Amino acid sequence: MKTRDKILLSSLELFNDKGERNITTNHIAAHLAISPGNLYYHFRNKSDIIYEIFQEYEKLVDYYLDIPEDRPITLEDMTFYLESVFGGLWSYRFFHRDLEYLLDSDPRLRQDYREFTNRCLAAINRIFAKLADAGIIQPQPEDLRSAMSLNVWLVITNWMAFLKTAHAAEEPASLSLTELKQGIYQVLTLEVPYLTPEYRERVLALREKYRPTLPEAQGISGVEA
Amino acid sequence: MKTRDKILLSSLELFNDKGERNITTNHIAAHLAISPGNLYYHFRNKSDIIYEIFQEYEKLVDYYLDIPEDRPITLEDMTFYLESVFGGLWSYRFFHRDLEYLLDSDPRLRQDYREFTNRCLAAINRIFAKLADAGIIQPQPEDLRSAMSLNVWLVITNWMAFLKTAHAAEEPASLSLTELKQGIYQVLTLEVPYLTPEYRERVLALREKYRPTLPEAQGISGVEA
DNA sequence: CTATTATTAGAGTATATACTCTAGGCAGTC
DNA sequence: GACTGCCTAGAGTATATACTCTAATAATAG
Repeated sequence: MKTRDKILLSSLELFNDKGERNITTNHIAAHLAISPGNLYYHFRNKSDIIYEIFQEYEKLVDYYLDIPEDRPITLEDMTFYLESVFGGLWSYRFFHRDLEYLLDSDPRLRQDYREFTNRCLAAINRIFAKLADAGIIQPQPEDLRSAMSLNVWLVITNWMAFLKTAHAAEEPASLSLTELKQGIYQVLTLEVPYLTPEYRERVLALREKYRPTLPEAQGISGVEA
Repeated sequence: MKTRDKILLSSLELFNDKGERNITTNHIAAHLAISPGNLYYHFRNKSDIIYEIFQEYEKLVDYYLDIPEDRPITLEDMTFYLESVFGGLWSYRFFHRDLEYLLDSDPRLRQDYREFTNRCLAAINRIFAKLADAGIIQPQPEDLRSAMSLNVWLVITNWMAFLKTAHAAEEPASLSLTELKQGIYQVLTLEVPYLTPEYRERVLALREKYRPTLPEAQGISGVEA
């Protein structure tokens, strides 16, 4: 594998693990056992590394959220979207963690991320529209659907942060795929009241599959209400 | 005003403005025209400043979210909760921006924040329960209500980040109270499908008051769906 | 083989950052 | 007026961080 690609890969790994803020270019070079000079031969600066990683992320999600024009969508499609998006979120999880700082330090990134957000919102919107077409959820007025889509986006993008912060001091690596997937449970919760009678049971059953199994691991078991 | 309090106040102001990551203790001292030595006479380190600011935040929100035991709650109560919480979020907005890093660097903060989250979730849960008691929303099974509460929390805590990131490169100070309040619109969107017929119109009217008036200012107008 | 280009090492640097240390001022009190 | 306790200034420091520079080594082309 080319050094350049190794740098991208290691950076992503280290960023995800420790947070971008805690990883310097020297750390990355040391982790790969190459010299700082070598790293800077391949990338002008740290921002460029991050920007390139973001573009991979963007491409991945765009690929997942390619909604078919020519056919109705199914429950299986919806499951695929959810699983894929949460998978992508996991693979590039460092990104949302330091999002504001990153956007502040790189105008290209800010611009691209803004457009990326808009594309995602549009995709969620279309998914809802097509779910209504398919008779899975009840059709809703345009403005309600937009607001719902935005809520879905907020839940998705904030789920990881919630997990990380609601956890006690245990090692951060304790985040499991199961917990991640509980985000899908939360998203499906948003759909529950809109389900049509024909599909209600099927979607509820799907949702059950993602229900938190060990509430005490999630850090919200002690809710004293 | 005592130097100690001035330090806390200036720190909060600078953190909110530029982000905790971009503000050093030297910046804070310079901004107050005091010496670094003076600052460190009052606080052992930067973490201690942040921790103390967090405790103020915590106290404020706890005060707002004190749900009455002895009487049903009203729509006015709910409005108050929403307005207050978003107001608090605004006053301490630096906090959620760098949350993960802050929790990683201060175990006290991690522990306290975790409990804080649980208290907030419990409060939201109780509000929902009492809204059902008051006949404003339809009663729901316990587990659905918990999942809804968590979604409300995710929307609230992520709203600010969304605004900041969905914005184009305009100066960050352009965030207005109006935009902030659109978060209330988003939260009320979550309640819409559960409203009882008796209250539906009133709540929808309330929600209308927070509807984005200038969609192009929000950065999601260009949704190409 | 040679000339050119791509890649790498590794020492080095300018700046920043969190924090320390010493000396002293100032207010009140006896 | 001197003592005491609180507060403040400001120079200074150890470490970190992003990045540079030079020289050397591979790889490749003619």
